[in-house]
Amino acid sequence: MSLELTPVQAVACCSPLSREPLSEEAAEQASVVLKALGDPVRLRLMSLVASHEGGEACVCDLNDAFELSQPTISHHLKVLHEVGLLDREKRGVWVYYRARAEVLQNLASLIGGQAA
Amino acid sequence: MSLELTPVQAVACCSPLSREPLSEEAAEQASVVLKALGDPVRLRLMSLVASHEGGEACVCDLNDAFELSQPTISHHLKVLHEVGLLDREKRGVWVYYRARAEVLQNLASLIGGQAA
DNA sequence: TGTAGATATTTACATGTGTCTATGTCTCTT
DNA sequence: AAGAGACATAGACACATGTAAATATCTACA
Repeated sequence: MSLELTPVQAVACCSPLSREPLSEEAAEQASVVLKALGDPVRLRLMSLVASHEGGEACVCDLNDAFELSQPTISHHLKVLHEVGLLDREKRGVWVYYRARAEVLQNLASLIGGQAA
Repeated sequence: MSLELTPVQAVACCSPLSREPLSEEAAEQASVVLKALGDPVRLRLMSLVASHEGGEACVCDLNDAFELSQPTISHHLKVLHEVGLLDREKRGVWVYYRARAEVLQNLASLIGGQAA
């Protein structure tokens, strides 16, 4: 168990962008999460999972939504998972990804929030 | 005057991520704005400008905040300007960038918003 | 046990990106 | 008009990234 903050933990730590200048460290971490969402395929994947019933979706559902190879979708899901935007759970043969709503909330607060 | 939507206009058009799947077009446009924020230097620049008094800052102030060359800062400001996150105004010898707060708000709503 | 199906990993490659140096443009001042 | 300062642009280069084909791993079931 490392003492390092994961990117998503760091996102939750700060005042909104517009309130005070982001520290170098906070910017470094938050930008990792934003970069993960800064790809059209990953943004749609995130939206597909988050808007799916129960906030989770099977990879089998996701592959069909794109005209991309299965390894490519797998790669994008891995990126979203690694920055903490998606949780991953294997159930039998299938793998389910679940959107971490609180992470999206924290990110939204960082970008547009009024509060401290 | 083109009929194409700029990225920031497109960001304001949609339900939140988690409400319904983002359309391919909406994702394409929103991801451009998110990608612009997905760099630590640009994120800090955006924060510096947005949190500066009056919501605007002179390039001369911004250059000193980084250990990067002046052209590099200029390049990042251009990226933020091109996606519509920063307005640009020349006053005499100086150039002022102004944060577009409503764009940040719309983006925050897209990511974490509860409303339609 | 062996075969089929779902997902991940590896490898490779073309393209994109962040940075710098050098140079250009514009504006004020002398 | 000529020089100086603020900012932008152009060009170059190392490195990151999105994608696909081939392959591996894991699980269920016959």
